[in-house]
Amino acid sequence: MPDLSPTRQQIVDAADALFYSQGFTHTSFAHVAQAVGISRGNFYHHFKSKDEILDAVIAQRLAGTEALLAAWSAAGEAPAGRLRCFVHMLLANQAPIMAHGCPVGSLCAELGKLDHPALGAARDVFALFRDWLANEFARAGLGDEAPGLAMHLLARSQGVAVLAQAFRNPAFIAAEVLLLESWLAEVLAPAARRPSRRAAA
Amino acid sequence: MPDLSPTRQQIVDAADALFYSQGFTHTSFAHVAQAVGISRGNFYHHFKSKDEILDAVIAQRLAGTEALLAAWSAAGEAPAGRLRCFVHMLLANQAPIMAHGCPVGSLCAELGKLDHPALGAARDVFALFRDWLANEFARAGLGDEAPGLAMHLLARSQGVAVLAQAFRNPAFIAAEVLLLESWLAEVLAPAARRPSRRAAA
DNA sequence: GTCTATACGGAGATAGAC
DNA sequence: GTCTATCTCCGTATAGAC
Repeated sequence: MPDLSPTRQQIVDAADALFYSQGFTHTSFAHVAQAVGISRGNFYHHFKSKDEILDAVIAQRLAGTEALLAAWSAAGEAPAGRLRCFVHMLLANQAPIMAHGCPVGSLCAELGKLDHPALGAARDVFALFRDWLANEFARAGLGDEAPGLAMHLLARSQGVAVLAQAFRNPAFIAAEVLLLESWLAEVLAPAARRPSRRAAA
Repeated sequence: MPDLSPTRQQIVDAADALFYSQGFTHTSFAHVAQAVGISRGNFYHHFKSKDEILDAVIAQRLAGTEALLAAWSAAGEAPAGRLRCFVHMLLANQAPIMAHGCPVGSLCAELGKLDHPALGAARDVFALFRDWLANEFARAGLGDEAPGLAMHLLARSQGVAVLAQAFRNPAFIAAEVLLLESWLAEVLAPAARRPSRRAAA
């Protein structure tokens, strides 16, 4: 695949990184061109507009997310282990999260404020995580609550990312990961151990 | 206070709303000027640069937040009731949150990506909430854990705001508010009811 | 034909002079 | 409050290199 169009791939990679670190609005063609090391006019043979680059970046992120989820699915059979992969992502990506937040959440927030047509595609990245999480909760026997639990876990991770970027405190991330792990353990524990609270929901 | 400088106040109000709904980068002088109904050049009588407007907007938000927290403090004596005011903010501001996210979180995220000098001031709004929450948890007898609980609650609310904007689902907000209320009830319950988990943290 | 680089013009934004 | 200067960015037109 690298020989199909290496320049195009370089452009998408550079734009992906810049959209993440600087934001979509603040990133210009000149920034991307400089990062790739090509002239600005050269772009228009690969992408006709900035929105086309954004579409390509989101498509790449969708593919990357699917690959990531497949890797987590391959990492273990039990839902508990797979769900811990998701939580552990906060630690694995600690440094970029503290610097720039979550790439999915920050892009959705920015595109939402711009009323950008690509918001739907950006949200689909969230939906991939959500559906994968819901499927794992369902496999753990929490069928009815699985969608709500998936959104809850997704929201918790997003909240950690937002405050981690604002306050730049790695200890906060570590503390919240511990809380998430014990929450996971509680939720996934056999129903006998938690009769009251779950029944209400 | 309205007669001190009504035009300046109008500019700050309009900029505040536009920074929230459109983002800081995407909002230009022309947008604000049009919203206020004055000419662009007239700005320089009040603000020399866009960053100065941002400073004024953040200062106004800091003052507004302090007033809000004071109102919550006046609403009741018990920490439980006051903390519920914070959680209820998600319901009271449901519509704008689904449209534009949290004003504090989205501004910090944007300024962080721009490496903007005003990030520190924007983060101070978060700090006001954090310290107020920590103080309430401390008043509830959770002295040692108060700072961590405050950050945790702040993060939960931010996560709800991010996903609410991305998915635009009011039922999700309502469900998460219920979870937050039961979490609050559990945390604030007498220590006798929860001996194991709290000791670990 | 494909890819790349330079040059040019329009639009909009900030900043400031009058 | 008008009017101008300067800068950046987007888009295109043109031409050279493989």
